Amino acid sequence: MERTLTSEVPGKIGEEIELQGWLHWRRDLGGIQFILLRDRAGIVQVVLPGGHKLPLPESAVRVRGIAVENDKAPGGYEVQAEDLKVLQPSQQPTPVEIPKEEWRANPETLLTYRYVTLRGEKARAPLKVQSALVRGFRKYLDSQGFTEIFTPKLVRAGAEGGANLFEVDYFGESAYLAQSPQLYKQIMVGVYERVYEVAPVWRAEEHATSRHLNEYLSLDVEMGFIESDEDVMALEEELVRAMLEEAAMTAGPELDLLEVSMPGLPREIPRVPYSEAKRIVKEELGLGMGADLNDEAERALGEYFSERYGIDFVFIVQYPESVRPFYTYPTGDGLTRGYDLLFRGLEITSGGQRIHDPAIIVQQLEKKGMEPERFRDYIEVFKYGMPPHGGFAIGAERFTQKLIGLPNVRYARAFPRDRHRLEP
RNA sequence: GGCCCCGUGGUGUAGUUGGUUAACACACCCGCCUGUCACGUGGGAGAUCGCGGGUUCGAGUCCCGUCGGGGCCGCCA
Repeated sequence: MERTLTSEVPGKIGEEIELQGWLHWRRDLGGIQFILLRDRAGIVQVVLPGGHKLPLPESAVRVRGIAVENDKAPGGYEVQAEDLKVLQPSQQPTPVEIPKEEWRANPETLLTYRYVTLRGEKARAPLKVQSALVRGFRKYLDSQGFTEIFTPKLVRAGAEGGANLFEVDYFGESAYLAQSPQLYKQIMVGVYERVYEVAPVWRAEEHATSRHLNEYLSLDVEMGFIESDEDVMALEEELVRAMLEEAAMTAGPELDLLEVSMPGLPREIPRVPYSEAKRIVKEELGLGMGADLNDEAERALGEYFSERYGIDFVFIVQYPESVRPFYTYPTGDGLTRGYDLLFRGLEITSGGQRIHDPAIIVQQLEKKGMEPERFRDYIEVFKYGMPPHGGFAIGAERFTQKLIGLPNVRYARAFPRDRHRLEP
């Protein structure tokens, strides 16, 4: 018999159907037994006549029965079956009760047992939304003439020369886990003009915050033959719109379950110069701050634009050279064509126009007190007609976190890697 | 890296002027129960109270150390 998904049950009232999934929960009244069967599409109640030895929750099961409407059933319908077949039993009780995990367990406990707690409806939903966002990312960029690339994750040196690299042994030599595909995507602009990559990156930073991961999914974009960073932002605007639309269209049940309010995305996201952002933070919001916009300032800016204009996205543009990487395009006045995208007060993107003239790269390296000789391989790449180009990277988990309103970015990754977590 | 907080059955908690069988709920096991939906109900098993040391007649409780974990900040996406 062909399998029916739980979500298709209402459309098959009166028919005999077969369901396969996990025993979500059981209520055994003796002469009548109820089980909730969960599959990839949802949950439906199955009623059995009494007398069965019901397997433990999370057992994989199959039932055949009649789909019926019933006011007494959750959702108004259920499946009446005579028997159930255990495809593979759960061999021990789950560490936390899956249907009740949200209010029976601490968040940290849920991460420890993630291999099974991920099965909870509210645990699995964010990753489904994220999957849709990434699909939207790919679909939109494919439609705009971009080519998906796959760059090495084992590298000899960091893209940004930072110290936050994980060192690995490479046949006796030192290698590192890539902290960014930056250089490679720039090289590939010289090949395909427009490229993107969906891949993990690693940052060996010993922070412990609700928005950091040591391994995260970077949605990288780079494009050639641009006039300025404005072209990059214009693309990102449409890209973000497409990602949200894909999520709304294909992850509707999950967004409903998580009670997500879709963000306010205006036709054009405001471009706020860095100096103006600092002025707002200082004068209008009365916050003190250091050289860069700190986290508190970004949150405050997010609220400022959300409350005043009802928009959840803001570009901060014209960052000063001092707070951007060396490859950021300078405009000669101490500022750059580097920008950040804030989403609900959190930086989800860093981007901008890059330097395409190797002489200027050397000049900027020296200005930052970095040794150009150490970046010889990087500079070499730009000696063969590199067009004006720029790009950005979106932190997939952060985007997901802010869209859904997750308290911690870890829940936007199936198996988060943080300072203390290398398992599961 | 800085500051603050927390470790008690599988899970969530109670137990602090130190006192003898460490309590409760859920889960699990054995019964009863034909419309449950956090099912109900009777019984049962399950914890050397993170670890080590100290104080004391006596430590889950006080002290020291250690390990593990969490939050915020710095920095980043």
